[in-house]
Amino acid sequence: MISIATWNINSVRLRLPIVERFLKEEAPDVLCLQEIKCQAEQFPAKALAELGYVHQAVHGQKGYHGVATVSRVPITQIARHDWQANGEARHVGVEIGGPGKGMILENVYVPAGGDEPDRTVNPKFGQKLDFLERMTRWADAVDRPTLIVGDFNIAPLESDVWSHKQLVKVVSHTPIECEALQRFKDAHGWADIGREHIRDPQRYYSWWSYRAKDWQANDRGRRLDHMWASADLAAQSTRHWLREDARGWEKPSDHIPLITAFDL
DNA sequence: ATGGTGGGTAGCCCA
Repeated sequence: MISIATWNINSVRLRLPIVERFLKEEAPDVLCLQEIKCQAEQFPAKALAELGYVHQAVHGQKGYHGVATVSRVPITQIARHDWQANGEARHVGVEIGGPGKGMILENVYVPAGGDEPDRTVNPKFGQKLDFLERMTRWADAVDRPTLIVGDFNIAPLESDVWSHKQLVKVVSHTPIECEALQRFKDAHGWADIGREHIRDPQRYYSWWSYRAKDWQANDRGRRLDHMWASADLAAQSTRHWLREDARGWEKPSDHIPLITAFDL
């Protein structure tokens, strides 16, 4: 049995207390963080090691983005892809279970893409689409049991958002992005673990805006965070759950943690 | 139709 979690933490230094709370309460074997918003040398390595997460792969950047994978079981960092070709720290890949064995775990933070879903007026939206296209070409060549997790910044299904009609022109849920994500999905035949366990059209959100007066009352959520796996690996996932309560913790991230357990 | 909040940084960018 191995459990793996993913969480866009929106500054790991500011939110170290809730990361520690999550690790103590949920105790996943591996935690993938996105938006750590710090350089590797500023990462709270010691605090997390003291909780048992002594194996760490950090791809940091000053002020923005940044991802980190911390683990209680040995991991080996094997890749840091730059699918935007602009130097931003949005990926770290590790191997779990020894060289050539076990699984590959890819931790990714897809660009948000700005406000306007049109690359001719909004370069950031173009960068998001380009990132997805490069990631798709990479996925074509994936030939080992792989789990890719993180903040994809896309809610592909109608049931992944609080209102399909009101969000269909809003970046994160536009057809052009959902189609790009579908091409990525088809490139390797990824299984959407989240939706295998919490099936469409059940409510499933992982993010609620800070801008809402009361995130819980309005419940205007979106499923932006995902855990997708190679088919054989997905078949070994026994449980998948969310810590929605973490959105209500003190000084919360706007995202919640997702956890999947595998029987390997 | 608009602006709402939050983090990091440095005299705004990003989400």
